Amino acid sequence: MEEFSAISGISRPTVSKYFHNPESVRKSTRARIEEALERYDYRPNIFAMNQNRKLTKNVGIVVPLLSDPYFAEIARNLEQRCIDAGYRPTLFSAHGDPDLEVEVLESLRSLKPAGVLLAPLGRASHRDALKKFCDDVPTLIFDSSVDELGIAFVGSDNFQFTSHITDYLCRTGEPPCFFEMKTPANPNAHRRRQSYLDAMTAFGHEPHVISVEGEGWSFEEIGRVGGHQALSNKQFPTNTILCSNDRLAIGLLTACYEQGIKVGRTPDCAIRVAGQDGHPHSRYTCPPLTTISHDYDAVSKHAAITLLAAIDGHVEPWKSTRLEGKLILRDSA
Amino acid sequence: MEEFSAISGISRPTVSKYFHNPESVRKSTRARIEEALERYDYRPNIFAMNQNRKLTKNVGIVVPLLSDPYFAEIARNLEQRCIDAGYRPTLFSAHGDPDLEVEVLESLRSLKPAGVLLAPLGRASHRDALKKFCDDVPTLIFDSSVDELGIAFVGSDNFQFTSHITDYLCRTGEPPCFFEMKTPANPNAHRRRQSYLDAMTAFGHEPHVISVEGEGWSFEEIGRVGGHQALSNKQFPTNTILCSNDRLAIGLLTACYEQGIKVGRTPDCAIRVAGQDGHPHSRYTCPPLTTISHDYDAVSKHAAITLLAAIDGHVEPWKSTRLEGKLILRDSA
DNA sequence: CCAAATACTTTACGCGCGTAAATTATTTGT
DNA sequence: ACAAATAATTTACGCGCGTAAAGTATTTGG
Repeated sequence: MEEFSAISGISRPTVSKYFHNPESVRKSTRARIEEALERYDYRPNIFAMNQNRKLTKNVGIVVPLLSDPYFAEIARNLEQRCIDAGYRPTLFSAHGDPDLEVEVLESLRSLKPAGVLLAPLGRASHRDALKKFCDDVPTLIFDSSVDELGIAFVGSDNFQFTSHITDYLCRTGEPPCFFEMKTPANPNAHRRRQSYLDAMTAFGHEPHVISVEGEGWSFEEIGRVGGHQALSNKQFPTNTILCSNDRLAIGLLTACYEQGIKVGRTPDCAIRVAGQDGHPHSRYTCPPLTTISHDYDAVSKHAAITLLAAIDGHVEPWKSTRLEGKLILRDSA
Repeated sequence: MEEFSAISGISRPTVSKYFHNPESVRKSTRARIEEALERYDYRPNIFAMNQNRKLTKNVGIVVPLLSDPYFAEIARNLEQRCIDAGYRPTLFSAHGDPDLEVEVLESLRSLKPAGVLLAPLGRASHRDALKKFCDDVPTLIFDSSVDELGIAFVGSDNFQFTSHITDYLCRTGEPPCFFEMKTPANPNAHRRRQSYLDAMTAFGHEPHVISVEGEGWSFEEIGRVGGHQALSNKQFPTNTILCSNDRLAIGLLTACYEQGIKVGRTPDCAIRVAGQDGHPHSRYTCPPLTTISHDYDAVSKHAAITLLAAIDGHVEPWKSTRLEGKLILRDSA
């Protein structure tokens, strides 16, 4: 920057000011800097910039598992919103590992972020480490809530999700049983099970929950293997299966296919399968998956706006916002 | 660090040395530092660390599209290998946008990376910007090659991919036609088409290429829409369709389902569909997709090893390594 | 026990930039 | 044209650490 300021004929502090905000310098100097910029393509070092700044424009985005297109999609959405608001997002994934999650947060500190958008791993997260981080850095929790951490929580209304799609399934055929992982990684899963139980009771039907074994994040495989077992053992008491999430449903669809069981809502089909999440892939399963979708746009918009407002000093008491999902009617149920 | 060194009773330079490599200090001082570390959980600022270091341990990983599980998977694999080798990987995605790709590389410079693993967007990439970057930073190109940039290229042998699966399809049924995007984003697509043409000629069959319209990275949708058109217009001259990649095949499977066309290799099926890539999702389509898979492990291993060797000074002339794929036999073809 | 080797401490400077304070130059309003 | 307002410059220090050099303490080998 020293060299560049000499070349442009403008003092270094003014050049520094220019890069912070080009509008903050006189038009004539801006022109001189930009003219010099064309001859010498200089760019300030982002990390040195943030070294001694009171308020950085850095925003950290942390998701539990980037190889899940759901998180990849919502992360991309959040990134774009941050950029549009003039912030510099950096994306991190915990890769499903609680230790790595803590590690990521620690290295995030070095970035001196103005704020962080964090989707915790959930059940497996190291609570105390998360809390410590949230105490130091303005953090908005999204997707799955952990206690009342951070400045706010934004996610989907899992109770509405499950009761709504359960309602739909009951109205259009046999009441559904509920297909889930025995030890889900995500706390939302518990809400969904509870909501299923509540909804079934409210509608006057008897609930049935089929919980399958399986650890980790390979939900499709867990759904497939668990599906095979449940199908073979005739554990599904009705012809309609509501899955705790879309990835599990995708695995179950595969199991059905492999057993020659036709899935769909037409009379020639043996069972109906529905998912929950509106996973990017759910449109392309065979049959396309009926599901209840997160309002990706609304969740990420609300999350970004809330965090950026907090960064700008609009402090408000902790608040949980849960947005409704939209039923997506396709052919699987 | 100053404060912490005072607390631990060890001088700051020694503490600095400790964090660079704990083994490099005497056992007794190490013990004192680690004891102090338990009372005061201090962690050095990663970005300040790299500020004045000759050789950093940073490695940048850049992929064209993180929401594609294929790239997410290979990126995770690469990350792990870098960590295991004692490096600090940072992941970036160009989100399918050539301008963002350049932007990402620019901000990567600030990280002063020891090296970069770059999977370029391909056709759309800004060649000159990539070249400039590769001239300054040791960069290994993977997945899709752009000129002879960087220190080396590591990817899959697309010619082997397509000729191998074409061979398989010819041996087991009608010779395949080839289903692809008219203007593919990725240069590998051209190799695959050419390889298909070559292979068919070599086997004594007439090749047929069906190119569908569509821009961008929504391959499944492009495959689905293009598939519908091709099916309706009876453009598939044989009952066997080899798709240029798995995502296109997934979309085509959906189109087939929506038209009531049964896909598979049994006599009751109307057509066979095969993909290429070994996409993480290909196992769970209905029917599960026969495909030829990248050797994820071998590619990422070779890429990481080659880059890290180059970082360690093992300079070799530019070299292209293309690894063979493995045929994955499933039910779709 | 002593000399050599090794590890540590002190001191000092550098990385690439932000930023505050005091001066000086330029623009603006009238 | 002149004072007031605004913008740029100069100077200086700071961020959180790496690292080199010279000196001091500790360990090692015989």
